[in-house]
Amino acid sequence: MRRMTARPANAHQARLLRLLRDGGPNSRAQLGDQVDLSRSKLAVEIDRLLETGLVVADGLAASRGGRRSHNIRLAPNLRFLGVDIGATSVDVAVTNAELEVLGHLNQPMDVREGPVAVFEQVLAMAAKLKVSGLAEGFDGAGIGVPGPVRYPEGVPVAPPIMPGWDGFPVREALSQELGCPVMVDNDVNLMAMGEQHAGVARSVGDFLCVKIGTGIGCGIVVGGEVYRGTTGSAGDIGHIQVEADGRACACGNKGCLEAHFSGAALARDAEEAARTGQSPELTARLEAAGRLTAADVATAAAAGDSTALDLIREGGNRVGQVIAGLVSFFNPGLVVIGGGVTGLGHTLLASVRTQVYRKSLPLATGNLPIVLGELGPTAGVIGAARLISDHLFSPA
Amino acid sequence: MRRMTARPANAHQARLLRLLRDGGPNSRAQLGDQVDLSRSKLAVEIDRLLETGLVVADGLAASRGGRRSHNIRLAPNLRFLGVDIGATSVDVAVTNAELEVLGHLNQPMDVREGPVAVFEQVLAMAAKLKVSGLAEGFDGAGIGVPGPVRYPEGVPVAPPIMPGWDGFPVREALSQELGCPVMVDNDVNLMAMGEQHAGVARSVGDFLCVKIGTGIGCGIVVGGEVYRGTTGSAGDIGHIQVEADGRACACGNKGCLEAHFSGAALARDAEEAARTGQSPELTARLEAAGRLTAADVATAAAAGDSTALDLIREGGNRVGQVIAGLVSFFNPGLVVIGGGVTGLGHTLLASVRTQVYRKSLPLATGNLPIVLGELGPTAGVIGAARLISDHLFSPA
DNA sequence: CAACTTTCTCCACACCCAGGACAAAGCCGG
DNA sequence: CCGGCTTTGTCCTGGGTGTGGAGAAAGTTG
Repeated sequence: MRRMTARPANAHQARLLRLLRDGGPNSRAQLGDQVDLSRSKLAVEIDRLLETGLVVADGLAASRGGRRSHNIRLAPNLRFLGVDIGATSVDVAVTNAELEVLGHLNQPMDVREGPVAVFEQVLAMAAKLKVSGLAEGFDGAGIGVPGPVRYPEGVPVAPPIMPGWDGFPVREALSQELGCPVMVDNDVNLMAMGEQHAGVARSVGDFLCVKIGTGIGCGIVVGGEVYRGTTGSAGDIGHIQVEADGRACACGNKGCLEAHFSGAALARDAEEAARTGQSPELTARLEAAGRLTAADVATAAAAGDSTALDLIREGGNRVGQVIAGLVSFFNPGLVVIGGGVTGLGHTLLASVRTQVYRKSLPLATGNLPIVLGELGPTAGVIGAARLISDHLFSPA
Repeated sequence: MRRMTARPANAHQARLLRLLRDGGPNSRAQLGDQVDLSRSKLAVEIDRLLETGLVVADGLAASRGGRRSHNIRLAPNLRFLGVDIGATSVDVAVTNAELEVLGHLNQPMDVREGPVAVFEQVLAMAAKLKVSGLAEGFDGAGIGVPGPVRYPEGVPVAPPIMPGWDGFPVREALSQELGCPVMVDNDVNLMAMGEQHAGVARSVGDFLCVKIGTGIGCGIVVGGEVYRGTTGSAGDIGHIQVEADGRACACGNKGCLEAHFSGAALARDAEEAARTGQSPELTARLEAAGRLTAADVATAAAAGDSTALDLIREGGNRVGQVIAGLVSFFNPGLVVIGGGVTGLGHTLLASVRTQVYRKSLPLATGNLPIVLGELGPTAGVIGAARLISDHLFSPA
C-alpha cells in the first residue's frame, strides 16, 4: 500500500498532529480549546489534514451539553518503526501514529559486529513484524545507537564502543533500505524522549535521564527538547572521574565512573566476589552459568545476599555522587534512572537519593523527585518512534 | 524628558531593534539583507518604528554601487542602567541602546547590609551618573545579585550569602524607585550574557561561563539563551564535592569546591602561608595590609613567588577537575573563565586547561577553547543592560 | 415540546505581505 | 557632461490568512 507522503503544510497543522499524537483521538471542539485559533481557521486546517489522509474522522464525540462534536484521529494505518541498538542487544518495535507499541522484538546482538551485520538483523526483525500483520509498511523510523551522533546527518562520530560505525551513514543507509524517512540519535536521548512521552517525565520541562547499562550515559532535556551539545556528545558522563587514583578505564584515564560502576563493572566485581568466595550465592551462580551479569547481582540481592547488596550500594553511591554534581549544575525538575540495571531497583535508588540529597543544595533538591524509569526496554523504542514523529509532524 | 514608552508591536520590529542593538547603525538596505522581508514590508515596519521614536534616521549610508541608502539607528537618547551587585562591591553603569558603556561606577559594599542599604547606594550611584550628564532618565534597568533568583518575578530565593534578601521584591522595588521596567537575574548569568554580547562568546550558541569571585558560579547558555533551571539555581557549582573528606564548607558539607578554591578560600590560604612563613613575599604583604586578598596572591605570583604560584595551580586543578566533568556532561562550544580572580590569569588558565583536556573525552574537548573573559568588571553591567534590552525589545 | 447550549458552516471584511512597476539617486565609462 | 547600469525606496495590486458574526444543525434539559 501507499505510505504517508504528506507533511503538515504549516505550524498549525503540525501543532494539531502533535496534539492528536500525544492526546489520542480528540473532538474538533476539544482541539479548538487547545490551539487558540478561530473556529473557521481550525475547520479549514482540519479539512486540509483530512484531505491529505494524515487524519481521519472517527465518529461522534460525547456531548458536552450541546450538539455532539465529530471525533478526529491520526490515520490508524500509519506505522513507525522504533529501533534501539544497545551494546549487547537490539530492540525493534512497531507503533501506530499515537506511538503505542503494537509489536516488540528483542534480540541479543553485539554492536561490535559492525553496521552491516546489525542492519541485516534489524531489517530481518522489521520484516518479521511486518509479516505478522502489524504493519504493511513504515511511514518513518527512528533509531538509537550507543554512542555520540552528529545529529542532523545521523552519523555516529568516534563511538568508543562501536568500532566500525564511525562515520557510517546510518540515516542514509536505513532510509534506503526501508524506503521511508529515518532519524538517528543517541540511545540515551531516545530513552529520555520515551520517558517524556509515555513515562514518568510527562509534563516535566527540564530533566535528566541517567541510563546505566553496559556503560553510563545521561539524556538532557531542556525546555522539553533534547539537548545534544556542540558536537553531539552531551550527556557522556561515563568518564567523569569519581576517584582520584581509581581503577583504570578503557578510555585511558583512571577512576572513571564507568570503570567503577556500570553493567560491565558490576559483572566483573560480582565475578571477583564469587571467586574469592565472599558470597556463596554468587559463587553458585558463577559455577552454574560460567559467568555473571548485572541481572545475577540483582537476583542475589533480592535473595538478601549481603555482598550483592554492598556492591549495589557502593555503585549507587558512586553514581549518586556524580548525579549530585549534575543536579547542582543543571537544577533539573526530575531525575530518571533507567537502563539495564533498573532491576537493581530500590536498593540502587536509595543510595543514589542519599548522595544527592546530602550533597546538593536544598534549593535544587527541595522538590526533586529521583525515580526509576517506568517503561523499561520500551522507553528506547518509544523514544525512537517519537524522534521520527517529531520530525514528520513538523512543517516541511 | 519623556522616556521610552513604546514597545515593538510585533516580532519583526523586535528583530529589527535587536539587529540595530547588536550591529549598531545600519542602512535600511543592509537590514533588508538580514531579515528576509519584502522591501515593502520592511519599509512599513521601519516607518512605524520611526513613528514610535525607538529608532531615528541617521543620514545617508555609503553607496554599495548604486543609490545611497538611508541609515537607521536606535534612538541615541535611550539609556539603560546596568547594576551588578557582588558580594563585596557594587557596579553601576549607564549604557546607550547599543549597550555601549557611557559611564561606570564601582563602590565597595557588603551585600549583607541588606537590600535597603544596598538600594540606597545603588540609587545614589545612578543619580551621580545622571547628574554627570550621561542620562536624563532610564528607559530600563537590569540588575544582577549574587544568588539564585526566581526569574520571572525578580525575587531572590534562599540566597546563601545574602541574608535579608530572601523574598525581597527586588524587581518591584527598583522599578518603583527608578520609574522604569526592571529585570533581575543571577550575577553569573549576567556575566555570561555580557561576554556573549560584547566579549569572547560572540557567535557561540552553547557555552559555559565560570565566575570565580568570592564564591564560584557558572552561567549556562543553551542555544543563545541563558538556562536558569527549574528553581533558578542552575549553575550553582560552588558546592560540588571535589575531595571526599575535604575542608568544611559554610554550607555544612565537606570538600566543596568553594571551600577549596575561590576568592575567599584563596585569601585564607595565602594568609596561612604568610603566617607560617612559607612565602616572604606574602608575609610582607600581610604585615603591610593587615590582611590578604586574591589580588595579593596575583601580584605575588606575577613577581614569581613560588608559594603563590602553587596556590593558584592547585586551585586551578580543583576548578579544572569540576569543569572537566561539566564539559563531558554539557559538551559546550566554549568555556569562559572570569570573575575577580581573572587577575590570576594564565597560571590559573593553564592548570584548568590541563585538567580539562586530560580528563574529558576527545570528542568534547577536540575543538573546545577555554579562555579568560575579556570584559572584566564590565561584563556584569553589560549583561544587565542586555537583560533589560532583551525584555524591552520583544513583542508586548 | 420549548428553551437553551454547543458545534459547525458560511460569509464578509480587515489585514498582512510578496512581488512587480516605477521613480529617485548614485556609480562608472566614455 | 552624458547615457547606461546598479541600487534603493515607494506605490500599488492581488492573493492569502485569519477574525468575528449570523445562522443552521444537533443535543440536552426540564
